[in-house]
Amino acid sequence: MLINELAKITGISAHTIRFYEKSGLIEGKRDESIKTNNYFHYDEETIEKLEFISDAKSIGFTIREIGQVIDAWYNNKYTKDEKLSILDKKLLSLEQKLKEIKEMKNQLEEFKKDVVNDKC
Amino acid sequence: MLINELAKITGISAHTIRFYEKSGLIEGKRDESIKTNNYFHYDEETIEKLEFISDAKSIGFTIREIGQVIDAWYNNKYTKDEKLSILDKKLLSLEQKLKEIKEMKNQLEEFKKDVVNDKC
DNA sequence: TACAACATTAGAGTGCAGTCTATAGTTGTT
DNA sequence: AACAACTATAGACTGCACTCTAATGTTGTA
Repeated sequence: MLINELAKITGISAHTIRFYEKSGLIEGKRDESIKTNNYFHYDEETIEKLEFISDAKSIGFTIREIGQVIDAWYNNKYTKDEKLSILDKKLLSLEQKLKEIKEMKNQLEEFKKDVVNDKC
Repeated sequence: MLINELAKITGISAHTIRFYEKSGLIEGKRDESIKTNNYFHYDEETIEKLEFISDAKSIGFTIREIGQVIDAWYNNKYTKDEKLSILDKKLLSLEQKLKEIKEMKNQLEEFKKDVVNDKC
């Protein structure tokens, strides 16, 4: 599929998709048999990747970090051990985030009690 | 205390503290009895606020959002109902983040299994 | 064939959250 | 008095993640 179809399916603008392409997160392929243009063609895997990118972004991973995980996932850029090391690091940082968010939740709930009881 | 002491205690640079002051997150007071300078003086409450800012930032709240919560906390800018509404919104968004992070954790764990079993 | 709708690239612009520099004045120590 | 170390302000700069514009070319439909 071409970029606009991909954009429609994923809800990510063609501009942003091109930005992700330039950033190395996704990779369209050019059809060598077509000589008149050099449009990028995208497959189902790219939809998966873009959905993963959206999720990962919304929990605060940077483009660089997302790129690492995608490379660990789809490419043979890393050895098995390197892949596991990348994933373990991300899992650890998720644990950390989980802890921080729970603490913030408690803090806001405490504060809410104070507001309810007119203590501030 | 003056800005450098505050910076030392909180581990936030004087530059960044001034940036937060300009952004309306904290508020130093000027000593009207001192005519020779107009240095800002900070109290214990500002330390609390800065620690809250650090925590809130690390879980992805923006400066604007943090400002809202601080205003709900320390100022009389909002009515009781408005304060509760702001807090409830933030609590809801924390719940959402919690859910997203748990989902991402599952996704990465599934992927880890695939790597362990040489499925990719 | 006209032309709307699509595709490409390079590069400029935006908003956020700092971070740094320059300039200038103040305070505390020797 | 000299001088290091502090303070303030305005404004420039940075990195990130887009977002948009301009220029140019291609494709599909009336």
